[in-house]
Amino acid sequence: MALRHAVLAALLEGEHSGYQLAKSFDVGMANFWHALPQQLYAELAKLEADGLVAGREVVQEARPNKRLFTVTDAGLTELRRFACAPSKPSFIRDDLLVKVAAADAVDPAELIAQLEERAAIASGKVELFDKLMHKMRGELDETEYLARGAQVGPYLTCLRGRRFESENREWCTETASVLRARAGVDVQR
Amino acid sequence: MALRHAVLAALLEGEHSGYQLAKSFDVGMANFWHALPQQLYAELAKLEADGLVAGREVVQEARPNKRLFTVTDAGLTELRRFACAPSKPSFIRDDLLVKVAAADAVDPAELIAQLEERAAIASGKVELFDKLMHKMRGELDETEYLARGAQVGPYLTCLRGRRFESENREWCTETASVLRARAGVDVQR
DNA sequence: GGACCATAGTCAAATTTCTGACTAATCTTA
DNA sequence: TAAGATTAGTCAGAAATTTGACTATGGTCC
Repeated sequence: MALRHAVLAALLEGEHSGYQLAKSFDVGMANFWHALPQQLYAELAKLEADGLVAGREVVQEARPNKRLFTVTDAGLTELRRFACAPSKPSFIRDDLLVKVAAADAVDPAELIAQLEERAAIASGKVELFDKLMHKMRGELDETEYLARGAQVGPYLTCLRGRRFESENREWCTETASVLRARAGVDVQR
Repeated sequence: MALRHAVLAALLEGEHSGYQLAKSFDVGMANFWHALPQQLYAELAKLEADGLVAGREVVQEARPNKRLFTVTDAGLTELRRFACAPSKPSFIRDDLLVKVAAADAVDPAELIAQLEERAAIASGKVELFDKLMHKMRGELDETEYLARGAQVGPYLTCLRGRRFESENREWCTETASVLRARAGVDVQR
């Protein structure tokens, strides 16, 4: 029951089509809420049926037509209600962490390779966040933007995403080092 | 299709009952895989049916009887196969982040209160991880343990959990500060 | 002495999420 | 000039996850 609120929050930044939302939920938004395009289209349909968003058809020449959605007053009210409700604790779900938990029983070389691959991906995401945030704040520097800028919400969540990925990269690199050092060395088993 | 691998990884640390696993998945394990007791009991039944874990009945006096599970050779093989398969990218899912994303449209006071509450929870988790890791490594210091200790897998994932929570606490505190500073101040809207 | 917490589970149903395919036009690249 | 990527969606079915019960016994708190 909370993908809807993530969608409402995303639409606060302005009109979006389902397709554009799907992109958002693959980059910025994905850092605290992941969803597939099918889910988003379905959720938008429900939100519209419930009157929380309003869609308008946009006819295009060179592209298929699209529907752009906006949050309605009822949607805003719902979002405010949600903001006051108790939050469920967050959770990560990560295949790679499961593999590391099993590190003592699986092939270290493979694990190291995957950790390094993940570190590289995390690096890429850090850069992506930096670009995104730079674009958001325009000429203002971060302190200025946080103090007086419009729409700090998405900026603050990007900061969180950036930290998460940066830390992820570090941990992956360090963990790979630990495993590499242990490989071939005498260890208590 | 991956709760099973999380369960297998958890059982590598030794025999556990469904009930004990449920506890694990509420603390240490929960930092990279969250699951309710019902799921665990169901998954253990499936794993046993597939021959990946073996259960044995333990009759108790003062407590209800229980079944302790161990990973079988087939289970180990499956875990190794899983470790070599490509990892799906991790995802966070967090109500509170959704609320912060909507920060520009919701009640700041409520959001600040929730951020501070979350910071306190994160603080508690950091301490919990410190205790857990201290217990795991015994007399050895961290560097020693990582180099030569038995079962580094769970220790490494705890390190990740600790970092995550520590960073979470910082971000929550800083974000609350930003929102508090903006409340009442003239802001571009 | 009653209320509640911990141990140790089980069951059914609703909801959410994921997998995989399918349409259809245009724009880009080799 | 053919293949593939991009835009913009839709549909059905399978799998996973959550919600909300319910059974028992023993110990602890007040």
